[in-house]
Amino acid sequence: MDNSGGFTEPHRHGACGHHVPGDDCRFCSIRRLSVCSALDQDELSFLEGMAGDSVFEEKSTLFREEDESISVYNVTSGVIRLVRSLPDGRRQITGFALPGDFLGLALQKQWKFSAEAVTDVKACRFKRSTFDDFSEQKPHLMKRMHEFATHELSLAQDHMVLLGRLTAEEKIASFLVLMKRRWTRVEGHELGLIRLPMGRQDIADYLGLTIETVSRVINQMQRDRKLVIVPDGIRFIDAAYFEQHAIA
Amino acid sequence: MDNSGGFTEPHRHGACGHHVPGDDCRFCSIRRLSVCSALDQDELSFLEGMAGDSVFEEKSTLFREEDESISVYNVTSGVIRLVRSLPDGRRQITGFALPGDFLGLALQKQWKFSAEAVTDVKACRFKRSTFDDFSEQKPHLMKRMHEFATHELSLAQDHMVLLGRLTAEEKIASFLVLMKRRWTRVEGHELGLIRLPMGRQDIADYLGLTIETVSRVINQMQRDRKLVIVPDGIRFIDAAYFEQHAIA
DNA sequence: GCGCTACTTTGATTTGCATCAATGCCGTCG
DNA sequence: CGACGGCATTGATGCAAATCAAAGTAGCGC
Repeated sequence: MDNSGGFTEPHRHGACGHHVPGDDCRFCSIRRLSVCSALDQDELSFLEGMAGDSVFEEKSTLFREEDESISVYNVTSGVIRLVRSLPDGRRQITGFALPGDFLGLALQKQWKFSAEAVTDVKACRFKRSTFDDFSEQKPHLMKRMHEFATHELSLAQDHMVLLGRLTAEEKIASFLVLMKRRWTRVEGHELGLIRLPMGRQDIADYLGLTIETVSRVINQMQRDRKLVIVPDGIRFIDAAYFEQHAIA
Repeated sequence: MDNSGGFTEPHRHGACGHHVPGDDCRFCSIRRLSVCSALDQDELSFLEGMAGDSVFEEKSTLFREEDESISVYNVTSGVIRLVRSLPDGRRQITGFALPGDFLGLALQKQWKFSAEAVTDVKACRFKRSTFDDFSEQKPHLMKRMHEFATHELSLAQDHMVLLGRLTAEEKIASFLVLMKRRWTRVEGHELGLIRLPMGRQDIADYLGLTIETVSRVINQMQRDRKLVIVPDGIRFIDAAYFEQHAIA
């Protein structure tokens, strides 16, 4: 499959990601998904005033696990992998951040994971100290961040079940169903295509498998006519099969 | 090893768990560890007024994943396993709750996991709606709960690395080091003994292994003189070995 | 004390996935 | 164009942990 740059920006009305005169948060296409949805117009304007705009190109690193977290981010477009690495090079991807996701929920100075741009990425950037002060003043924003955190926690528990107890086939099926759900939410409507902007190695590191196993299982599914591999992702043929085998 | 009931209650000054006249939160031995440490004297008194006292005996179920979460809990003594189950009986234990831990961080009506008492358990119980209203009024309590949630999230990420990328030996070593750290924190001082009130099956379900593998690895470590198995837990002989092999 | 029950340990064997090793497939750039 | 570099795929083999199968141990009630 081809992953090299073939991922086109799905947000054309995005504004949060463009803090240039004329653009503003009111037209941000992912606001409904983001922490910002907790804010009223005045608060949004205030927050917009302290927002910066970040662009990261494919394969670049937003931050490393050992870095101090000076900024927090609201992803507006693109995909980011969140990585925990072991000293000997083993990696576990703990999640993929999609548009609407927030990086920096933890109120700590240090990141606990690395963030690497899988595609070109745009994000609203806030100075951590400023954002923290603001959320300290706005209980409903703090509450919204807490909701985000507990939602993440629930996803993390799903992920633990997947890593600890599913077979390779179940892991792949669950991953594909999850990606389908997440893209549908981001894009606001269902696409036949399930976008897989990340490479096979990233999928393997997310699922606790090797790249060879990921490749074998997906290609076997194609041979069994459960799905077709297409540029930039896959397409379900036998959706019922996936509903059956995906867990969580 | 014997796990049947051999776990003695470590908190003798506990008060949060005993809302009878004369006892109160001021003497709660795990308050420093709990969400309550965010509260001042007045708030503590108010919260105490709305607290109930729960006792669960060994092997009993606090709640199931499908249950509505009517109450939230502050564990004051004992150990609870947090379980996600699959339809076919496979289980993943996502964590063990120890004294000071809070159950009910999520602001949702439904639990996403079951909680089962590994030992006899005592907990402060609060009506969810009342507790939520209170935390809505008290930004520093909300903030404290958010800190708890993001800390849990970080632990969950450690757990994902363990499940996805560690060998059986590394999983066991990491688990034992984690339990040592957690008990030391709860008890306020280091014990030679690392308490393992949970059975081998629970350890296996926490680590994504089978009971046979857990038993084999621990017994091999004993044969290799890395540790000794004692009633209610284990004792490190070669602490350096564990520092070496434990990850996260 | 004896037998029951629940849990743990140990051994033999199997197996799912990893590892090792090519080969294939593009896209890119000299 | 043709060679190169970076994935992805495919095949052969190995091995860590699962599974299958007993046997051991300890607490408990009678």
